[in-house]
Amino acid sequence: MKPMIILTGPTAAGKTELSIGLAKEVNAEIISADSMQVYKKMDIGTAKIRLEEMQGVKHYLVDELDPSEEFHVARFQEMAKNALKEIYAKGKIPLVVGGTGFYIQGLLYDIDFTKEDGDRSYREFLGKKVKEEGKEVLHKMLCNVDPVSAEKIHPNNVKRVIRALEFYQVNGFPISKHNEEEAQKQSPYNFVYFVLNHKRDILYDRINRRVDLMVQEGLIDEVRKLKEEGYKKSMVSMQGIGYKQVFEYLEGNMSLEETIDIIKRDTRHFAKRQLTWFGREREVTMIDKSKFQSEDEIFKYMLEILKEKGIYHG
RNA sequence: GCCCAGAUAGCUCAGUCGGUAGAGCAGAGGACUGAAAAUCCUCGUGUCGCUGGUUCGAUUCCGGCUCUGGGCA
Repeated sequence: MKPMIILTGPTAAGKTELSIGLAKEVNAEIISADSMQVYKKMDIGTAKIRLEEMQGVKHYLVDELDPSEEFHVARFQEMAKNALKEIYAKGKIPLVVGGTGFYIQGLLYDIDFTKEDGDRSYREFLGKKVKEEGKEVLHKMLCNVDPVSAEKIHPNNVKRVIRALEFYQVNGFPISKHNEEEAQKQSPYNFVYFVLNHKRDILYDRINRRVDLMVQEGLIDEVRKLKEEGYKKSMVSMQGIGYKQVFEYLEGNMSLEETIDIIKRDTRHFAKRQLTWFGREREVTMIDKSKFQSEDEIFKYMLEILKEKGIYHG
């Protein structure tokens, strides 16, 4: 089995700082598993690593797309797999770094994202239907074609209901069946899945301070520029935390102070959701930073685990 | 100094025609398999400022006190 190292955790946990040292030590190249850092022109708000911070370690999936483009798991998986090929060809180890748990799962377990032609008309049709007839109608439609999903998905979760209906429409069988099969999969990689974490109050404090720093570094201007260049707040890229709130500010709907507070709050909520995700992922190695004396100790601990797995032979 | 309005959950406030109270936000927990930094679900007992009085019973009515706004001097 090919080796793979994953380094993840909630936002502001300190993944990026650790990643470079680790990559150098084990001779790895980094694949970013981050739904926002793929976008060009979005640097400050995504806390993207700077070129000089990379210290020569090659990064994949950073700065690859224009903010007007759509990005999603299937595309991530495709791009990441290409990166994997390149890395293995060089005899190096892939280090997957980033906070988008869903993407990591898709790559790690090689979930099958069946090829869909990208035709959005049915999705749009359903979107119109909810507006006109209400969410219950959609949910009832789902009950008819895929009662198992209908049972699992709350009627208010319109996005999910739509996706389930869309899946049935293009593939001809229920998404619940697909999910059930994919959930059984074993990873084809010899991997270690590190989840970096802090005590809750420390993490929240780091988040708050980081948002202040982003504003100091020019987050508002970054978003203003994007807005002036014609990027719309409806785009996937502009759904990113920081971006959507500053859009509201620039349109005069919020004061600056309020905007900053909301960004902090939404980031905290996000971190919590990430933690829930990683908490139920199987086969993870939790690293609670408060249990270590120093970064150096964390580093040693990680290397030890990698040795046990036969990924690192230092 | 006087007049008025407040004082209720961590915050903003609602409410109880007298039978010990509830929303939003914060916070906590959870779901998630082609929007995932997205989307969605669940969770609310707190000396109702303090102190006397009326009452079977007061957070609710009355008096005093303290504090916070605002106004008049």
